[in-house]
Amino acid sequence: MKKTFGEYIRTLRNESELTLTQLAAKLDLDSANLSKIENGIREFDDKRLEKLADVFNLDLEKLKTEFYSDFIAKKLYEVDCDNQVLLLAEEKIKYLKQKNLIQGKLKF
Amino acid sequence: MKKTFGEYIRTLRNESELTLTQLAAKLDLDSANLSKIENGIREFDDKRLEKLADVFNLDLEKLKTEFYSDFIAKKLYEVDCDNQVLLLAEEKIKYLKQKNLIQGKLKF
DNA sequence: TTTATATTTGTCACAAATTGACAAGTCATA
DNA sequence: TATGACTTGTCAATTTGTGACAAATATAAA
Repeated sequence: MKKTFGEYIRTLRNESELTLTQLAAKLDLDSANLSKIENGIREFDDKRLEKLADVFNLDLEKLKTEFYSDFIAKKLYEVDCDNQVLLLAEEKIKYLKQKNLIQGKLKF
Repeated sequence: MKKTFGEYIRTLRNESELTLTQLAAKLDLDSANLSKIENGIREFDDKRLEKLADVFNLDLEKLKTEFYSDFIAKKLYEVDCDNQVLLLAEEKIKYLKQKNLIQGKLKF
């Protein structure tokens, strides 16, 4: 999805013809803060991902993908890094998984 | 580099035959905390990346790549997401850059 | 073993960042 | 101009991260 996560929520909300207040209530959130989330001023809290999936009947895994890719994109945009970082990250994830297989739970 | 950032620092430090106390001093850091960083218990603070590059004569851009890829890998490992997320992130970075060209500075 | 040095671990007050909440503002339209 | 929808500003409260230091544990040489 070529959108920020906030824009994505706004799209979903508009498609469902909900007002900020209505959706905010479903997500147990202040409507003013939801407005900021949609506009990229505040972050959506990942502890509400499940609720969000419920409200719009979305697959939670896909929603997580949408959410965390957004998180990463913002971070890398902010620190002005990209391609190489993503490739390396992929390798490091493998490394962490393998390490975890060997050692059990990691410290972080 | 197939290592965590902490492990990478430890390698650099050992190669230079510095003690935790010595390196910590150069980085203006408590040696106990540096120990935790090397062991992945605490995070290295990105505001010290430049200092770290100086101490070991490293290219700052490469160091940033090392650092942020680690950051991403840990995050995705923690939330148990990967491949798809990285691909999407790449697209989103492009989207953010293009959006910024059009609109000027973003809000985050 | 004792001593010295290096490293690790635990803790905690403080600082920084994030969030929830609410007031007050703008905007659009009937 | 009244109403509902949305945006913006602010701030106390919470959460999270950091610096600092004490204490425990290794490691190795005398």
